[in-house]
Amino acid sequence: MKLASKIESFVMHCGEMGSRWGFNRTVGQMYGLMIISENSLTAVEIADSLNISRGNVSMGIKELQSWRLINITHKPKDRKEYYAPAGSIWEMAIRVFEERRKREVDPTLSLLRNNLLDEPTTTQETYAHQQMLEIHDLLETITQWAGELQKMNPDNLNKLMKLGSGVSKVLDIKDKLLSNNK
Amino acid sequence: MKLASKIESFVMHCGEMGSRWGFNRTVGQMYGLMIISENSLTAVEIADSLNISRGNVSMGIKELQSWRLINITHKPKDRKEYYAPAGSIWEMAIRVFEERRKREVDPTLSLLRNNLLDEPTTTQETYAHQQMLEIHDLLETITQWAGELQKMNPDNLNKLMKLGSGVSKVLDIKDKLLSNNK
DNA sequence: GTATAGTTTCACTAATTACTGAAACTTCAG
DNA sequence: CTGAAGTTTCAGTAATTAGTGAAACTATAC
Repeated sequence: MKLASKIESFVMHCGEMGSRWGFNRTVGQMYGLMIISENSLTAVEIADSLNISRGNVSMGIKELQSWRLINITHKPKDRKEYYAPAGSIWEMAIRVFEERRKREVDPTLSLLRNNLLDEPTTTQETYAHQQMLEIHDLLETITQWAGELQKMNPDNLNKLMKLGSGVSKVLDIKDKLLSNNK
Repeated sequence: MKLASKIESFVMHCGEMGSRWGFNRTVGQMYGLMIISENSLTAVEIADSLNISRGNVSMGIKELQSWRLINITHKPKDRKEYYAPAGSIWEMAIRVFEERRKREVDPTLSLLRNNLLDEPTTTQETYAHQQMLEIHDLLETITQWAGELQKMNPDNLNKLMKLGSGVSKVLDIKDKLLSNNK
């Protein structure tokens, strides 16, 4: 099926951005296509729409599954698999965010933890140790914070975001309340 | 100068993660090296420590500058440039975050804005339009929110992060206060 | 000026990553 | 059990991206 130009431009854009978002071009296109398609798609439909090989689609599906970004369904009397994005736009964003954190932050955190086990011996090492510790603590704070954000429901999250710079004020209020309760 | 093994492992790790963080291997290594080095480094020192070509260092420096991640200084009676990370670890993280947002979100936002100008004509387009609108709104909220976070000082930001799940409670408090003031 | 100490550029090559398509595998209906 | 309809794997190739090093350029001290 031929794609309307607005739709096509969106899909192609997802492809170009794909690598920045953490996957490759065709995986980006595949996901973009699923997002703007109202109905679930089969592997063959995806391959045809994007002019890519059947094998490539299979690999892409696997990749998207590893990101927990798609749902697979079946139709009665039909052996084909049907693919569609998992969850709402909000949920997608949260998942991409979460998966990227796992891939981009966790390995570094574990390397740092490991490197920090030994005490430094030289001056050079002392400085390096200190820097690694600082990065470690920052990444840990971010990880925890990301975990908390995920537990929040989209509504509250949205409220928090819309609050914007008001957050500082709210923090002050909280401080005051706590000191009153002492 | 030979690098101590902990330091070397950190630098090499930064290289491997480099591509995930948005730059390439050598740029990652260069930045890692600057972070764990107490003193500013010259281009030649960087090239020697990492066993890469002088030209490559020059390109890497340019790249890191475009991310606003390094400072260049000079020493009296010395024509060489000395490179060091710009700002604290916190500031680095904020800059990486900010620059990535520019590279990963802004182009999509402008494409979506453009695609949303025309009204959809077919059913297929109507659905696509709706989805694009939803993504657009989400990305805009995130962009604004990121902007606000950046304006906060590291202290408050840290307080907010440490607050974790307490955020929900604070939001509730805020709601109550606002309704009382009505 | 010009010799020198440095930086930048860029055509070329190396390394990595993505894609194809045919063959192997799986599953299920009859 | 067989074969049709589907999915997955993987060796080979194509495309992309990264890195080199020599030449061009720039700035400064003398």
